[in-house]
Amino acid sequence: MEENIQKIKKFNRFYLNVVGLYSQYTDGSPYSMSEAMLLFEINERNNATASELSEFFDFDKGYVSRIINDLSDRGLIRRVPSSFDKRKKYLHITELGEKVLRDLSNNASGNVRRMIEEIDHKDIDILIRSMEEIERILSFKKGGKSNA
Amino acid sequence: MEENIQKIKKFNRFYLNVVGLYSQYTDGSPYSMSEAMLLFEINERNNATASELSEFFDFDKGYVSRIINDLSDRGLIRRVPSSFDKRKKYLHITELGEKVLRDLSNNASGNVRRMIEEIDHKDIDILIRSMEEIERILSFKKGGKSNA
DNA sequence: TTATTATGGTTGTTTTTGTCAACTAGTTTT
DNA sequence: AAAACTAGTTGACAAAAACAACCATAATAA
Repeated sequence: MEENIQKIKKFNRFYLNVVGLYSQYTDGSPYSMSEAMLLFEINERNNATASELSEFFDFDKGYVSRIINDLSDRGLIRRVPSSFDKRKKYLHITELGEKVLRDLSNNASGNVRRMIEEIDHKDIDILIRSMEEIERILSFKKGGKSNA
Repeated sequence: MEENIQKIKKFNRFYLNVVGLYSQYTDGSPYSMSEAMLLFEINERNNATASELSEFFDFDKGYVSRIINDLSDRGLIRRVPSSFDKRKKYLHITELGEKVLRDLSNNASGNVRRMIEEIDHKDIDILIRSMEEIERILSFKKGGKSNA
């Protein structure tokens, strides 16, 4: 068991380093990781609210408020006040926001493509299957998050 | 191929979220991610220098200099001037540094342990094997980094 | 009903993290 | 020995993020 834990930690470090996970979407873009994460999640949900997102990402609500404000200023999202609860503002992505998200997504795709371009088909199949197995096995944790 | 890229991206997001990769070592500790990374690598190498580490992690050398200074002030590392090249200072971990590193490592182990504690043996085997496959397939990238 | 407490969000302030540029001292190249 | 380069430090600053006080609204309890 202890040996397995060491192996998993080794994998984690390996993956963090090799894949450059954290910057996969935002490297070379004018958006920060947090902005991209929020934008992504606003698009993912319907009628997201600031406090939901704050809780989901475990970000300070003031910080989230400012980022949302910024995204709104840049025209990537809209804030729609709820008529039931006048404290709430529902967040929606705009067309421009969708475009930005597409660009970020394409950037990430390029990175992944470069990562695997020299690998032969057989190993790519194994790679994908292995990832799917890991997802399956670990997916009881947290509410699976999304797609893009 | 495009489908595989999407699957890999999905896995990346999944893994980032579920495993909490970036904070695996440092959550709940008084050390920042960068400090932990440098400390880890100083321990890993023999006679590391600031500029090596700066290049390795692609961190600003001023930034590295300050962190190293800080680690040194806290007694986690020592700086030993080279007698051959008087510009250089070799970095060595101290006993206290080793202890801190052990604590960080134990913290990460705890996180991993909690992550897998409810999984049955058969799936853990598959999990480990899948990780090893991924490492094998992707390890032509960058010079494999380490162990802890 | 009204007083109390909790929630959603904003804003001012500060801390932490990281970048950029200038600089010193030492080393290598020409 | 002059010019160019390298290792490391430092000051100034920008970006990312946390902390705390606050306002308006809403839910709960008296």
